[in-house]
Amino acid sequence: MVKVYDDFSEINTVAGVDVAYDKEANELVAGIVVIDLDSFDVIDSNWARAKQNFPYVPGLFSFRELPSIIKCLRDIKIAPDLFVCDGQGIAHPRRFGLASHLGVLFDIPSIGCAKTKLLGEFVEPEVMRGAYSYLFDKDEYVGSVLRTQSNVKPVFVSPGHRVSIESSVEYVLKLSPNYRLPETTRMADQLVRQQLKAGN
DNA sequence: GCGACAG
DNA sequence: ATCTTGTCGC
Repeated sequence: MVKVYDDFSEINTVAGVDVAYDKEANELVAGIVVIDLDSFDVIDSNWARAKQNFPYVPGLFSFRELPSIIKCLRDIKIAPDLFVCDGQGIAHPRRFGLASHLGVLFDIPSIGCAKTKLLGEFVEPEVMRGAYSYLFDKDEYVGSVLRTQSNVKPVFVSPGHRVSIESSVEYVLKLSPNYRLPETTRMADQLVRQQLKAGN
């Protein structure tokens, strides 16, 4: 099952994962970009399409998005040390969001970084970059609400697999020096959008 | 019954 | 997610 504590030696490469929906083709387009954590250089990337065989249902996100992601991962040559997903980790009704699902599937540490929350209560974090508060469901801490940029809406960070809440915050912060979302997420998003625009 | 609800 | 103008807040 999901391990919500640090269980990794060192993180040198991080993979950003993002999926977009092609309404015309009724297909999901996944994009993955693997970067070197120190230089932010892209060292591998790929994209893939998959038919939408499952609708968008809050809480069942994985069933809709994973097929395309798995297909995309098939041709990634450099296995990343960490996955950063556009979605939730354990901040999920079953404590098993997209990031958790992907992490367990490949047994690779993973973090969920979402733009909005699926569930949980929290107090607004301070306005400076780096400030964060905890997200809790009932009496259980399931993630954090992190300010990646000063005076900008915070992001919802939650452990996926083999990463603690504190480390999740640390890595997302490190990956978001200039924008609200992690560079990995932005790069994966760009890759996907580029393919859609090109009609691929 | 009412509100909330990752992308 | 995606479609899109004017509008609100700092």
